[in-house]
Amino acid sequence: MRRKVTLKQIARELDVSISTVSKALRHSKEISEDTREKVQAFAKLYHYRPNNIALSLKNRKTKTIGIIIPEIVHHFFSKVIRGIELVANKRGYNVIVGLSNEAFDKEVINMEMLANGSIDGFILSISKQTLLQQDYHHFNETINQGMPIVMFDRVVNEINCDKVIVDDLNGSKRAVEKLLSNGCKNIAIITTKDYVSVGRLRTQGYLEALEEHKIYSKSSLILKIDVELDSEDHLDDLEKEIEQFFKNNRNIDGIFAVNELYAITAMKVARKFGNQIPDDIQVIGFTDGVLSKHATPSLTTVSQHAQDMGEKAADLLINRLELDIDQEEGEEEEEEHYQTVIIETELIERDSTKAL
Amino acid sequence: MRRKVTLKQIARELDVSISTVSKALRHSKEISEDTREKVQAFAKLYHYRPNNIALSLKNRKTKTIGIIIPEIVHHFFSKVIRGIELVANKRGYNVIVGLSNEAFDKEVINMEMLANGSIDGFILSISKQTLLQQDYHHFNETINQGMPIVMFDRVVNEINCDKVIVDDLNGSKRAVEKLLSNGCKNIAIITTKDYVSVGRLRTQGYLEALEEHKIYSKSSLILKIDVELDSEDHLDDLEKEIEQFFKNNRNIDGIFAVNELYAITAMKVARKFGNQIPDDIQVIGFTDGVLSKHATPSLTTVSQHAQDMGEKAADLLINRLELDIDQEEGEEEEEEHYQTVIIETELIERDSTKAL
DNA sequence: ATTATTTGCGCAAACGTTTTCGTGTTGAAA
DNA sequence: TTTCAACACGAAAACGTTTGCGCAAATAAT
Repeated sequence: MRRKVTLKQIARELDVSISTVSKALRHSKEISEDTREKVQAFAKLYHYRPNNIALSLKNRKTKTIGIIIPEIVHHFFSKVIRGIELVANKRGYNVIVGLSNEAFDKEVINMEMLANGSIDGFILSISKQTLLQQDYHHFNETINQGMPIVMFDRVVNEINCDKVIVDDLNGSKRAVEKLLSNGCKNIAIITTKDYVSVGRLRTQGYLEALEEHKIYSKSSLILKIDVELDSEDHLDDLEKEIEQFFKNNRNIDGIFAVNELYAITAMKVARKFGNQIPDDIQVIGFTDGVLSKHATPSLTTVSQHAQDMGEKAADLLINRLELDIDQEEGEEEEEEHYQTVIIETELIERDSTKAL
Repeated sequence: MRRKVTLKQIARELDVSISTVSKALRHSKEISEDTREKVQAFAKLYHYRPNNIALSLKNRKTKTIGIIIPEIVHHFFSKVIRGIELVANKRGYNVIVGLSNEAFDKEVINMEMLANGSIDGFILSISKQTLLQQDYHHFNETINQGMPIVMFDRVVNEINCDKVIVDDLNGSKRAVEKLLSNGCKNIAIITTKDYVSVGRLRTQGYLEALEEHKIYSKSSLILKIDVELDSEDHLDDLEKEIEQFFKNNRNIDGIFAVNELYAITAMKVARKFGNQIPDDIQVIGFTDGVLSKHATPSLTTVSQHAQDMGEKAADLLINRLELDIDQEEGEEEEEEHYQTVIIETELIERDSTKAL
């Protein structure tokens, strides 16, 4: 087990100084061709690779991006990570992942753990608990320390940073419009409570679509699920709640659900009540995951282009990081110019809606 | 934007030496209570946190684990990551993720990128291309440099390191036995080509189960899918191949598929051919993902306890890392004692098999 | 009053780099 | 021969820590 070779060791072996070795390896003209070749040959022989940590310390940047997400066992988030990793890698960055498990404390701890020099910037999506408590001090502190943040999907206006969001409102609106133009008269929505920003926006899209078609929305057709029931452990409760909803609204002929799980469960319940999909009830979900594609019937859904979001977020972050380099210490950092990128959604039609 | 405060700055402000500050913060008895309190108060006020990179350089360890997996948009792998992250975090480690995309080159590059000091050890699952080429030099080189590796799921005998695998053989065997005891007479298997070790093992389990029940296996009932078709882009091809398989074998009454996708697709095709599940054909899959749970009918499946695998792998790695610390440079590292942990599978019965 | 001991703190090295600035040697120009 | 530039290399600082050791001052023991 030969340990990793360092400049110092090469220097000692070749009886030159450390600086000579360093320069020789970086092809400095300062060093004679003779020495250069000697050093490079030796380095290659012993597989010399500069120590990343030492470089990070010296350069005061790690070439590493920190990702904080609520959950990784989740099609959407893992796709975002894939997008981030893709461009990060392409641009010479690594990716370090922290999971908040939707909990405020873990979010804070994870960020503190990484903010102490381990990374150059964050890409994150806010945990539900944080959104509920509306305590965003950790984001501000991080930004104040000069560490850029890019938020995606679950963002919050209070924080000044780059953001990548999906066009929840219009995505939902178009989905509901699709149901309307497919002939639905009583469209229900299954959504989250309002403090989940994406849920609120999607609900709003639903309402706007109805309004523009001069249809009065009925509160009885709006089911707001407590996010506690989202986890796979509470599938039964979720199902029961939706069942109750169906019992109270026997005339539903269209359902818009703000995520796959709600949509799938709704289809299941609808069938249990003897409805045919899409003949009796048409269903559209949000988030184009594995479930939508493989459900029976396959689910018409609003695709969020999760991977694109990740790629865009990574580009935004890295751009800012490398921009900071150029105008390093321009002090008056020319009025921060943060942007919010909106990723357009796409309605993917499958078998849970009628093909007209 | 106040930048991160360092020991040096505190020292300057308080007009003491850097070492005094460091010692004061670590509650050294060497420093007077007076100074200690002063320093600590100041440090707290300015939110001093030791720089991780500097610590890593000094201690020659990063408290970071590198994960290399073929794919992250995948229920199994993301669950493993969740397990790793869970215990890593609990034990004070971070987790840095690299994706190989099933490609040999990306696997190598990713590992080299991380092996230069960024991490203390690897947890990885081998890419399909690497398995195909059987080129494992990068693993050996890493290990030779003193960086421990823990492999999970897709492992290989040629490499000497800790491993965590699922009991593929027995898991499959019991699944097939379940089909047999449920009355199936013509059980087909849909599996991968043999170079994917897990596919090979699961096929072997299938064969052993039949053999023990004195049933001759028929090669016509064994469908080995080319992994190229695994990706979501080739769903149609996969479906067609399975359709052809069905056409050639009209008497199938039981299917064992080595993953969810194959199982789901098989069910779809079976229905297309007019079969009822589980009445005409019973199906069992492998890997307990979202699809199995939410499919119609829900899929009986062999659960691999992915999260447990991740947790176990992380524990193995960290144990080895911290063990190295104690006997640091014991030189003759007392004949390496690597273990292979087998995670037992569990048959989760749902609606794609008959409840007797 | 002298010596011994404790107390409180700073120096310097080390981790592995990169880079600026010297400096001694060589060869050519004066 | 003297002067000067070019050449080839080394010393040292810096990034931010931790820690063994030395040293002075203050206290205690003789």
